[in-house]
Amino acid sequence: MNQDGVDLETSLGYLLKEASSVLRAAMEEVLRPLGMSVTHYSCLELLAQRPGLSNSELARGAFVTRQSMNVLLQTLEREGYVTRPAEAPVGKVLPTRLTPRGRRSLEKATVAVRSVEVRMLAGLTETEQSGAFRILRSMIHSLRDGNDGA
Amino acid sequence: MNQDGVDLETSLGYLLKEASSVLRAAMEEVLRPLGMSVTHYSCLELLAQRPGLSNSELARGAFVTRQSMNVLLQTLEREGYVTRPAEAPVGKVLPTRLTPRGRRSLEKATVAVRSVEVRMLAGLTETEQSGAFRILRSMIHSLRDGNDGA
DNA sequence: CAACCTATGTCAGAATCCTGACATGAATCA
DNA sequence: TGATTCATGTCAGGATTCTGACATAGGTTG
Repeated sequence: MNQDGVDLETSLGYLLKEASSVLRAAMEEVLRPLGMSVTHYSCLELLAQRPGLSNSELARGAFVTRQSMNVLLQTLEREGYVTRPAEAPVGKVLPTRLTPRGRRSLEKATVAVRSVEVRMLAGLTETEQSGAFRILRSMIHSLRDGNDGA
Repeated sequence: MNQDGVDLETSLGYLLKEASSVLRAAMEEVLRPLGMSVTHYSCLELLAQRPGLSNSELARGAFVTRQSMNVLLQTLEREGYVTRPAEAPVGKVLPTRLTPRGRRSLEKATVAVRSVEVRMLAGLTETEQSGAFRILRSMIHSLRDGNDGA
């Protein structure tokens, strides 16, 4: 049961993974009563903020493959949360939009998720939060830069 | 191809997920030539720093279930990277240890992973890094506190 | 204009991981 | 001491996700 003293805890990468893991668990916990998974919620949130997103764009935004997002979209469409045109208005892209039902479902989820984020940020000053924001963006940028160009 | 302007990017939770996702992808990229997955590497690194860890403890440290860690350990044991006693010296816990081969394998992986972490931290001052460390620990603590007690 | 390259949506298969459940050993407590 | 509670290792099953592959549409370049 020794959990202290692990030198891995001096690694920012490990800490990042741990934070992300805990955040995901917390989100799943509050989303489960609503019958929603994290990817499910992410998809709806993305569509609310950027209506007409394609399957591939949604996949990138939710950090899953387009194949996984596709099966999710088919379920969401079948259950009436989103709509996709039967035929692509241009090219092969099928722009997806929230239905009123999807919007209602998202509202409750947003409240739940926001409460988790508030809890996560408790104890941090505004300055610290903006600092964290800037640092995370820097990490993402630095990692992406040398991703395939190395 | 619009990727800017997403309001989700003002969310620290989303940014945390994005950073973790990019970090994982970067680690997988450098680990793949070594025939190693991230969980695989995490397991070895944990064992190097805390020899004798049990399957359940390794699972918690690598953020997977003990069932998943168990199948990984069976593979690692079969391939000679780790050793577990045939019988538990005390209770049911089987303390796991790295073999010389496992240690050698880990060394190369550690170099690769460390290069990713260095790249991630490029452009951040020492002060910013320790700030990020403190902020992430605060987030984890805040989320864990109200995890099941709410 | 034609060939090439990229991106998208989709299908099929495999791999991975998790949920549920069981028996066993240790610790706690009456 | 005996019962209870908790944690561990393990097995079986199912669900989710990913990898690989294909055809098609659009833009690019010669």
